[in-house]
Amino acid sequence: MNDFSAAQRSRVTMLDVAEHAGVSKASVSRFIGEDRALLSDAIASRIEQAISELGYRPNQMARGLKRGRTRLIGMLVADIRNPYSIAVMHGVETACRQHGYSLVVCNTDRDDEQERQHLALLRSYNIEGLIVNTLGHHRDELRELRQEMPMVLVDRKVEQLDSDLVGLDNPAAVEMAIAHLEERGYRDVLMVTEPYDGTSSRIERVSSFKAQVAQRPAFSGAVVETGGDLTARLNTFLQTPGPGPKALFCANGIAALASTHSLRELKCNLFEDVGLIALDDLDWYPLVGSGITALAQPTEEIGASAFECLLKRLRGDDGPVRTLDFSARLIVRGSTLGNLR
Amino acid sequence: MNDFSAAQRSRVTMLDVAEHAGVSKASVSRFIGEDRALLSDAIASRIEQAISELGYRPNQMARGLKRGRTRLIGMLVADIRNPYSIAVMHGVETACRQHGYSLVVCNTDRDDEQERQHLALLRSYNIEGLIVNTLGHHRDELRELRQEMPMVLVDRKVEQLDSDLVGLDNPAAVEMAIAHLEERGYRDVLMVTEPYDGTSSRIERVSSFKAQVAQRPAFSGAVVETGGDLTARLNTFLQTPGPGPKALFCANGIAALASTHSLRELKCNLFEDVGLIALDDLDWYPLVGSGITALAQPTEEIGASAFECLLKRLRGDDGPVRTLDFSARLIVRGSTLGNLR
DNA sequence: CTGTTAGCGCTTTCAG
DNA sequence: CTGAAAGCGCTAACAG
Repeated sequence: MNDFSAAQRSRVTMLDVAEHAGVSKASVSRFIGEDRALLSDAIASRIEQAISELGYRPNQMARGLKRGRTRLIGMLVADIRNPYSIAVMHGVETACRQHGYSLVVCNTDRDDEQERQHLALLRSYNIEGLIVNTLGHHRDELRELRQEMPMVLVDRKVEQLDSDLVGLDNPAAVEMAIAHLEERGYRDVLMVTEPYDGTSSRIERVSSFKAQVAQRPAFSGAVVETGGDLTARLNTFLQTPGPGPKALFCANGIAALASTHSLRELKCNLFEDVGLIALDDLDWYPLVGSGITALAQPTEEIGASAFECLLKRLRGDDGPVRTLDFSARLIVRGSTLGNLR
Repeated sequence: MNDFSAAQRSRVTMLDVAEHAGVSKASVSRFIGEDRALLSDAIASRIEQAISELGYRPNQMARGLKRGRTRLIGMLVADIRNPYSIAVMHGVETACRQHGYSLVVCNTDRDDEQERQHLALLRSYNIEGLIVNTLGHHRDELRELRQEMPMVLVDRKVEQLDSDLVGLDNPAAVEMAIAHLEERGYRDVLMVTEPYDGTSSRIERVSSFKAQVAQRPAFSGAVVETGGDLTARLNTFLQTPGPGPKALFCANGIAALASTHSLRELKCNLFEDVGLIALDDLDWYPLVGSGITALAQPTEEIGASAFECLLKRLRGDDGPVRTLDFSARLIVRGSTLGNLR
């Protein structure tokens, strides 16, 4: 039996420092806390030395227990293997660290039960705030938590949860995409989206798409979901005569991956038979065919603002709920050159 | 000023439950702990009811403080935007959850100072074990931590740190790659790796490569690092006559991404002018050119075993340090068809 | 089986 | 400016 538990117990504690420096625990506490100003130089430097000689590290658990401030932020992510989530999370984490907070990330794998468990978990660790990027079923748990701590939603809205929201200006992004396709001469557009599951951003993108298409009489637009039959559906789309040059509009990176797979299966000539524009900008977009045109989201920024939003609330801001919409940036590559057939 | 702090304080505590159920705190503690067997049915059910009526959630911070067991595992990741790390982390997290542990992930962004900070942080939260996937500079800090808790290294060894290690059988993987290239008729191979920074797996792959090449007289092999001049170097490689058909061997996903970019810049005909095999298997490999042949790592498994390793140690296993080497799996795609010129 | 009693490591009044 | 003392929420002997 190894004795890690013994090691754990034997860690140097505030009392050790106090004794070593010949002062009281209170002074040590003041030293490591915000109240260093209240200490005489003599005592402060004795403590400083004792700390470094002993290699003392304050125990955050204990601090948190007493003060109710753990300096911990929780983040609930639906799918950690989605590059968008990773990028946002990276932004959040960076911002956290800059402000002395740490991030506990929980991946729900799109599973409701895991969402519930993780919610309970985060709460039990006394996190101070929560960033949510999931479907937010378990509305009750979430609302309960919302009472206890500030919360900010990322990318997807949760019904009946009055919480700040940061994400993409979806209507504007979709319009940008459609306008670009139109300008390049495409007239027959198929939007590819992951299956409807209530994700608000997904819904917004699709409805904006429909609205945009409706405004353009010369345009034809339809929507399909990714899934087993995507290839067949794309094939139908490609075979069916339409009002003009065809293009795909992929609603996110996952859809772009699936669509490109299908197009290849169909032996499609990328991207001369069909155009393609995708939301999100993944690092491999330039590599396939003539390159995939993208609408990049400022993911890093989105993450950072999510944290800053939280921080404001933590600092006492009690204003009305805010929504932060960022703009997408168009990156034109070969997939929308438009020189079709 | 909102009153989250008040909310935090007002959370229902064990004492509330005890009073509500008319029992002692100790009984409640037994109920939520492992000692439920010691309670009479009558009391147990009273407590159970009180808990659900009050919506009580044990405070892990407090439990951790008292017991020295936080049920927290830390993971230090060098680059969270590397798909390999994500996949491993996903494996770790899944395993953690299955055993009632939670994972705190710290991303160092390949930055030594951040590594140091995060190490201090993890320690201050009393994590019970650590999974390390970084360069492990700050050896002193690491070794100190190693005294206090079990640790397992993933993918990269750290000098003078006697710790379990789980990763890929690099020599075998490299041999598999070279054998495959040879079989497909390639004779002139350039290995592309990220810059040398002491990463052990990187070093192993390169030295195995050199060893493999040395064993094959008909073979020519060289090594380049990714970086600003990669395109130029690849160009030189392609222009310089060699012993036969040329191929690239990318030592990981990042190198594969960079190399493919460069090949495109060079207007290379993917992959008829040059073959390509890459370690790691990323989701977009099938999409570029005729598809990139890959040596897939069992990342999910690697993550899971890393955690299981840790768990064994946590449970008291004090045996000698172990090394777990997983095997890569060859996935042949168009980039090594070999029908060159 | 159950309650009482000390703390875990730290912060925070409240008196000097 | 500094220290003593009282907990934060929970667990773990130790007695009943």
